[in-house]
Amino acid sequence: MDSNETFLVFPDPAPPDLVRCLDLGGYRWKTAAGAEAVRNGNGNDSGETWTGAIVAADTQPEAAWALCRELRRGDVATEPLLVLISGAQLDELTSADDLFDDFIITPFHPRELEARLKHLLWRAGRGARPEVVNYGPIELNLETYQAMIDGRPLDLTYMEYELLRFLTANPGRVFTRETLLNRVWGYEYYGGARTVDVHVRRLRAKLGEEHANLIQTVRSVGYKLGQSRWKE
Amino acid sequence: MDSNETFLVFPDPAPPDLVRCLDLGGYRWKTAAGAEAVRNGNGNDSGETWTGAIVAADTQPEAAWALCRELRRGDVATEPLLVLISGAQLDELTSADDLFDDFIITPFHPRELEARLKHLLWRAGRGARPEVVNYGPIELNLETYQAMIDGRPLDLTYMEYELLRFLTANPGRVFTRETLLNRVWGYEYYGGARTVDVHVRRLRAKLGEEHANLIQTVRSVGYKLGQSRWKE
DNA sequence: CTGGCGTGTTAACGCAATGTGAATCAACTC
DNA sequence: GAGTTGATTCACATTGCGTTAACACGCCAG
Repeated sequence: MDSNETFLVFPDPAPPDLVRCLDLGGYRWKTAAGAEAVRNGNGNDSGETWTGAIVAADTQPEAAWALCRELRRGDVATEPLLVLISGAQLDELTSADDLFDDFIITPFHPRELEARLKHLLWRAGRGARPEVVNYGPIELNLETYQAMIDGRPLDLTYMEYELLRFLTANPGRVFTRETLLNRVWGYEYYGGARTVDVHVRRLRAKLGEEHANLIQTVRSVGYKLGQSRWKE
Repeated sequence: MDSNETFLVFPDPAPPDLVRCLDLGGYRWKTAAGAEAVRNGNGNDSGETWTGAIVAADTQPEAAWALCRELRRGDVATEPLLVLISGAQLDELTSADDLFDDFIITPFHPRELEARLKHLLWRAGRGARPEVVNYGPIELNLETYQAMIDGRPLDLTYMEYELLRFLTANPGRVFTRETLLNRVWGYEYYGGARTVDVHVRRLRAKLGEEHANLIQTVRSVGYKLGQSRWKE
């Protein structure tokens, strides 16, 4: 907790008990209003390097998860990510494993929070997140936003890349259109389910004829990537 | 059975609430007496591969930490390591960061334990627990929506999959057509009972000749899956 | 302003999945 | 063995769902 170690805290008026606990522990912290604010580099004027993030998801769940997704996008270095949730939100975690490193249930004991922070920081000392995701012929570089298939570069639009990234990160899993809209587009997004269809179609077109079947549709459920290429 | 997904649990008479929680979640587990017992390969007779370890350190702290140290020695593959501690033991964690992956404070909420286990398993790169249902030669992957029989993939339609899933989840129990219509099709659904017959028939056909009798008809009652294969 | 470009929406189309009815078959009763 | 009930099978209609193309909006660069 020396010098430049600052935590990103959400929401903007930080929860009082969280504030007290952090101050008592000697941690430096700064609040962030939301995902957009972080994307535009608020609060941290210079290099946008945080020690970690503490996101309270018990009051404004959608905004909180949106922030987590933004942080995990990789633009901002926020290695350990701790979320605060209420006990009733435990089910929300099941499909969001990749959005946090640890969680704590509110109301929390100050010393549990401190212990989790310490453990997270210790673990961050020697843990690297993969900067490249690949499945089969697909290879996604998370830093350069470049997608390759069979070593040949693809030029995807932003949404196409995000969709492909999400599917590739969870190969084999089936996602409903609604889930995709939530996880890829954003929790606050309200739109028609056909949006997903169209983007899947465009993705398939760009993947080429031979690889179009990488994205498989599970009828009346949703879409999934890969798995079971051997079926006619 | 699928692979050796078994948790190592300490101490030997495992805490009752932990036992209940694990059993309810469908996890396999086995107790270990202590560090020496693990070193000598007790409990796990064969290859000594565990899915993870859950060490309760609130009753016998010294023995528990000794076990953690032994597990972390590397001889036994025990990747995710979860410790249970009392609130008063939080300071003990400060100098033991390398001995555990996550911790939970007793008394704990069962759903918090399950959430932490799932997250740990996810982080370890393996699939989480309750995503696969199987009975006999049938194996249903709930997140891939894939059905396998004898390791060979089946391609089922949505309703066929849902019906098989429901029956497999409650093997041996007889369900009336009406119950099936309610539980599988939907509570608001009102349709002819022949619908169930036809879907059962299609399922049997896809299961193949040898496994068609997995779905048995109980005359003037309904259908059930498995149990009593000796009836030919 | 104007032209591309990325994105979301709408509607038409085609097909497979589902449900229904009738005919056939098997099982139990008397 | 006849009669009755229930289960199986088949064929066919229809609905529902995914695909596809075309369009509309907003954004930014030129």
